[in-house]
Amino acid sequence: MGWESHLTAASADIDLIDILWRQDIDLGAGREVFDYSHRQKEQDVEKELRDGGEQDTWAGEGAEALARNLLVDGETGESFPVQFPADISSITEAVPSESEPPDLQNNLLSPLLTGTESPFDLEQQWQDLMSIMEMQAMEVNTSASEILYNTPSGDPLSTNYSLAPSTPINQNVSLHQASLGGCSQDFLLFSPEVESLPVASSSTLLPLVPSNSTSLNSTFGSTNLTGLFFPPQLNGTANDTAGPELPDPLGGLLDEAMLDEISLMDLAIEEGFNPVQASQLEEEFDSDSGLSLDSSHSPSSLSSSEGSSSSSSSSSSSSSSSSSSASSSFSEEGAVGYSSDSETLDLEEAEGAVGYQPEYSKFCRMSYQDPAQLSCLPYLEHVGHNHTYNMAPSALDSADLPPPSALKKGSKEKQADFLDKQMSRDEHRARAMKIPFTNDKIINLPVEEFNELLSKYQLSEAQLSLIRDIRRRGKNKMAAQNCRKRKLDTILNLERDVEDLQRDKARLLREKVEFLRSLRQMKQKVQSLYQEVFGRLRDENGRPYSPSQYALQYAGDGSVLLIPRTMADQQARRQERKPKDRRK
DNA sequence: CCAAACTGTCATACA
DNA sequence: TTTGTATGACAGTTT
Repeated sequence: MGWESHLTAASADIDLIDILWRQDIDLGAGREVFDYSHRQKEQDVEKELRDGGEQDTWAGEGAEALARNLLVDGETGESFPVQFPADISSITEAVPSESEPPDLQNNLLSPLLTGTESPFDLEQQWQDLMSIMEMQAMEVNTSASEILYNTPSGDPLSTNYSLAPSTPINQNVSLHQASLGGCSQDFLLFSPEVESLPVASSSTLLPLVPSNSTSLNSTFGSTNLTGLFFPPQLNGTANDTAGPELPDPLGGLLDEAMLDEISLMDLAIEEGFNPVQASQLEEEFDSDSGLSLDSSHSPSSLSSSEGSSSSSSSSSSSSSSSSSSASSSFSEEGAVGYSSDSETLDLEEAEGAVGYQPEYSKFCRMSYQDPAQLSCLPYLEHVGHNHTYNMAPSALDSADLPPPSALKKGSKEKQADFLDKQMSRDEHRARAMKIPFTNDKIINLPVEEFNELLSKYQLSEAQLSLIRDIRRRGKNKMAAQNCRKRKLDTILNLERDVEDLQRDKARLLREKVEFLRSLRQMKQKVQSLYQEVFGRLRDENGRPYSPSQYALQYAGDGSVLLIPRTMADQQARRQERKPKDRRK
């Protein structure tokens, strides 16, 4: 109802929240946050490198030139696949299920690899992440992008994770060829096979290097193989050919969507959050449900947080015996006091527990619903029944407010004076008007009982009027107190929500980095595996296929087909368009 | 003494 | 209509 207005009214609270948010934004993107998982993956990479150590040597030969090639492509964002003119008509038999390029691509990988890294989970999480990150990126889109592209490395991930010398190539390739749709799944499909391969996958972007082919094919010399493998125009170096050749199979897997998403995610990373804080938050906050529970439950949770708010507010007030109970309920987070919602109000009324009564402490108010408890204050009952303290102000019909200080005369009156000071104005008025029952009853009795009580006495019009005023004011006072508590609780809940959101944000960012890392690794594996498979293929003459003329394609029936480049290029182009059209 | 926080009250809207 | 509740605004009180 009045949330916004309340918040605007409580500017200090707003400031608090604002500070929290600014904190969130101002905190730089912390790499330490990712360090743990980062190191884990790094170790994995290193492990792979160690396992395939011999591959590093041959890969290193062409790494420099290769790196040059791929780095350029990576930075420009150009897609590798489309480098050869397409001529589909000439080769129709090559691709059985040409009408479904995406499936082709997906199926291409599936026969080779059966996912061991739970592709479903990963992809689903990935997509979830994406959606979240998109939202995050929206917040910081403008400012963060500048930050992102002004960073020396440009790619925070590449700076974060040091890979083998030859890996940068792969990183670039993978990052720019990434496709949101099928890539993660496809890569996952590949991974098991890669694992079984003797080749070091992580460092083998260049598949068709001489050493590789020689080891695989004893029939031909390494030099011959390279000559066969790479077409004249590309034959300058093996690396040159490898550049255009590699991306082809991967190109279909990766589309612009992935690039966009990745950049969005990078933006989100650059947006920054305190890594230390995030990790701390993560430690102390394991459950992901914290946010949703809290926020969704905020209306009703007001009652729970009421404890906190009441403790905070009442603790500041000197005279709160209720504060003790309130603060105790604070720790429990389940205390029921007042509630902001009508639903809980019902509860409240049913239980007879009426919200916060700081004045409870003053007047020992108990349950408003229980008249028996109203007599807890002896002196009040005393006043009501034996008029001991009504003497002084007795003549004050016109003056509703007899100044308490004016009553003190004599030793006995000191006590009366003290009690007077403990009384509220309305109680003074009631005493002055000789109201025969306590204000507590006046205020807290149900209507029926209240009317019953009134009927028992012969009251003047002035007395009745005062009683009605006392009742009205008393109820309104409670309402005001509850209102203020509620306002406080709202603020506290908002603060808690902010904290929860910060935790979620930190967690999601960590997950994102994790996913990106595994994605990159899988891309590398896919590339090396592709090269491995392609390099083993031989034509009818026993010669290897030229990577510039042929590419591997995945058929719908689970088999892998060798198709002409032109064909693969066309399919890759088709797949590039599809997501674009979808976006429009 | 001042400022901020707290508290009670009123007016008003709403259920 | 009556009764009760919620809340902004104001003023008095306390810290």
